Amino acid sequence: MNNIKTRIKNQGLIDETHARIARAAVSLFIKKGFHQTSIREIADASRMSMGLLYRYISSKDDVLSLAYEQIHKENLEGISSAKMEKSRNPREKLKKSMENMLKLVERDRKKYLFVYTESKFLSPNALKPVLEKENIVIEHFRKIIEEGIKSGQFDIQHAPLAASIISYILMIGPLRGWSFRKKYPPDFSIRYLINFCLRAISRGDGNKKSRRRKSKAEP
Amino acid sequence: MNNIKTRIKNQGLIDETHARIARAAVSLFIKKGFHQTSIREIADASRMSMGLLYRYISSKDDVLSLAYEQIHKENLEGISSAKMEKSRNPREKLKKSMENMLKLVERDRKKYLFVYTESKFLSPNALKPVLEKENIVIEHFRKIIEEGIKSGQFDIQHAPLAASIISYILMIGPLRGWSFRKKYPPDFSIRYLINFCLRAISRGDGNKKSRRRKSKAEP
Amino acid sequence: MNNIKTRIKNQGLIDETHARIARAAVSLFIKKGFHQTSIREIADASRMSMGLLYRYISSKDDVLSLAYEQIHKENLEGISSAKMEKSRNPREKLKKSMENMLKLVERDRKKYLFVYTESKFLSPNALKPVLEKENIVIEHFRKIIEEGIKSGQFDIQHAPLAASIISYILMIGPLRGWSFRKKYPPDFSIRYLINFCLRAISRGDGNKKSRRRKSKAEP
Amino acid sequence: MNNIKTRIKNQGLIDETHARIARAAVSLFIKKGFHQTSIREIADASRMSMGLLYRYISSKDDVLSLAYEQIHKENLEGISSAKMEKSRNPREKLKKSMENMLKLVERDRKKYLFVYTESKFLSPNALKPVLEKENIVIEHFRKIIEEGIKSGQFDIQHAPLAASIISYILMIGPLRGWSFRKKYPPDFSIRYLINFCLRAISRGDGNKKSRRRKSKAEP
DNA sequence: AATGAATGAGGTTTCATTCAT
DNA sequence: AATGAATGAAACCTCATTCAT
Repeated sequence: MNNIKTRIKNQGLIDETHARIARAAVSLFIKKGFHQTSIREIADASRMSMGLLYRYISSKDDVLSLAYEQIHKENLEGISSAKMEKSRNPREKLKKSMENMLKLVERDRKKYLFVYTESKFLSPNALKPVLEKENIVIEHFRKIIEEGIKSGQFDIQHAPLAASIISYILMIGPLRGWSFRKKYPPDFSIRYLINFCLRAISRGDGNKKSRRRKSKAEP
Repeated sequence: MNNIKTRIKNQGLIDETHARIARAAVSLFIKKGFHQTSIREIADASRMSMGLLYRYISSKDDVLSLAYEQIHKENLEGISSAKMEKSRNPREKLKKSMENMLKLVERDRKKYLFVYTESKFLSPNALKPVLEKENIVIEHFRKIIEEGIKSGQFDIQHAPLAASIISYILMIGPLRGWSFRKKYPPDFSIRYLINFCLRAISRGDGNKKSRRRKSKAEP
Repeated sequence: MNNIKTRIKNQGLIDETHARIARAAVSLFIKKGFHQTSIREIADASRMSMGLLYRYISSKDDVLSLAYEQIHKENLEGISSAKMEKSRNPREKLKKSMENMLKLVERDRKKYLFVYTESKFLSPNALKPVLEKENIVIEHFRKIIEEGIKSGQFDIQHAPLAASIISYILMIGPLRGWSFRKKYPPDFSIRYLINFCLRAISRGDGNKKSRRRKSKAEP
Repeated sequence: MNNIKTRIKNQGLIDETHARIARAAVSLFIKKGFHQTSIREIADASRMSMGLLYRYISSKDDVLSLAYEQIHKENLEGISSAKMEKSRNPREKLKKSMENMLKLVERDRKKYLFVYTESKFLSPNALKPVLEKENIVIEHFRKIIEEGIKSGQFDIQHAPLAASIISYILMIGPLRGWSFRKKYPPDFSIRYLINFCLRAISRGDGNKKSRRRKSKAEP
């Protein structure tokens, strides 16, 4: 399942216990950060003894891996539902996807902040699945963009790069504290971000629907 | 100069030594992070004894403030030069500003990563100048955008919000590890990012110069 | 048992180890004083590692509490035996009580010196039992004095105040180094102190037995 | 003047500077205790540099000596005035002396507490003058007692021992916090203590003046 | 498999004292 | 004579990890 060395044989038990540790760790790490959380707090929060904990991991770093794993597991569900957009219109698909994800991210700002700021402490080995996970999101947008190019709605080269920028922009909330959270309501900011990205990749022929109605949040 | 309480009387010496500490701290923090760097390492790197170090600061947190101060001092020079763009054309101004900053950021990726990820450990007091510094950049872009709106080149509402997004995008390198550093050369990525932003805020009338030449890096 | 926060679960072990710490601390504190004794010395003397020590206490102050607790435990035995005086005669009772206590105090001068001089470093919380303990002694004497008043042997007002003075006088040895230890043997000084107090509270009618025999130690 | 090794030649300057240090130290020691006061605080409070301070002393312990010296100098004035009792009646003389001293001690409780509790940190060398000073007070009382014995008012043996007890009783305020400061006003306690001592040493013939009027504070 | 006490190195901070100026 | 910066040992305390049961 993962690369963590345990001294336990029963694989089912390992997975179950790893999940228990991970859940506890995630909420602690989000609250206090990785280095500020002691292994003892993790043991307490997962309601295990120190000794037992160390039979399921071999160092504190393993807990970080487990925590990331856990977050991605949770997250996949969110993302999946975001991807489930049935709309056939790439433009609408992109809008809906971004909206869903931005809402998700806004709700769990601290979690995403953690994901971004502490991933540098992951071992290369543990970093891999994190990057893969990131790629799923990027790929999701890449496909939409390419559909849009085909359909003539979008006009942009190097769709993977554009997808990457868009998925980066999704994180502006956690990383920049919105900067403007006080000035603009979240819904407004979300619409603004979506339009910013849409404009950046859309065909610039002056005939787009969005050009006409002067939405409040439109860039 | 700053709010750090020292037990040294000679202000010149304080400034000089603070700079010495700051330089040492910055390079350590960038390499290992704040919590992972011990005060002893900082003392060694600034070639002072522990006791002396503590006569120039009153806690480890002060070193974090000093490090941020130092980074901002260095940075201001870069930013100033970026702002020095003489061009009168807002579009060109924006391009040049973004290019300069992106290059700066690309060169010192790890430094900017540090700035973004460890600022949460700053005391509110020490955070203030950091945010102010951020605002300088945002303001810089806001002005350019507003000039561009006046001149008819740009067509976007809520210039501060757009400026904020653009200044956030500048950090994609450090925060996302570019994602694509291997696939695309930096220069290319830089041009791509600039065009992405330009398109997002430009008048969508199909008459812009940039619409014509199909630059390789243009979104 | 006490108010000290430990990170150990086994209460029996806590008590046992606290006792171990307390014994080591008492002898160190008596020898060198609280602030002059380092936590490392305490750990060494109780034959535990620093880390372990700190799992049984949460700060050095706790060790001071433990030391006081320990002293009072030891002391209670002495006091109890002193109180066990079966004599029905208040005068004899007072004499015997004072004698017992003075001997106790004389034997452990340094300990009582410590009790008196370092109690100011106790937290209010930890000071309470110390004062209560003091009160036990004062109450003991108050009762004897009041019996003596009833029986006509004593003639004094405000028995609590007199009892307080007497219990203070018990400490003259530790606090004044006797001043005269070289000149007069301890037994003599003890008798002298007892008679000093007796005279201060006795009925002054010239008919008391003690008025007649000119004891060497009688004031 | 004293045994402190300095690196200064001018004796007048030494004395003057020592006095400056001593005054600063006394007020700090009274407030915080000897070990809790840092040498730097002492330097600051005496408005000298560290280097200069160490030219007038050779270790922190010297400052303790100086502080004791200073207290005794101040005190001698108080005591002298207390001794200046012109009354020819030993009984009245004792009463007045005790009253004066008790008032003095009550006013500067913290100072006397310091004198008693921190004298154990004095080097034997520096302790000598302290004990001598104590002896002055004891001698004062011894003389009064002996006068009283001659005059027939007192009836007690070993006057030096009695004098020693009395001078010890003077310190009950600082050392015991009065125990009863809340219950009884200081004046009352002072009268009570005086009478306690007077009764202990007076001729027990039932003819003493004080036997008749039932003073409120009389034991 | 499980417990939790035990370890000891390392963290930040303070302080008496010395030294260059 | 005077300044105050510099030293470094030692203070209190925490934590990842191991070990006896």
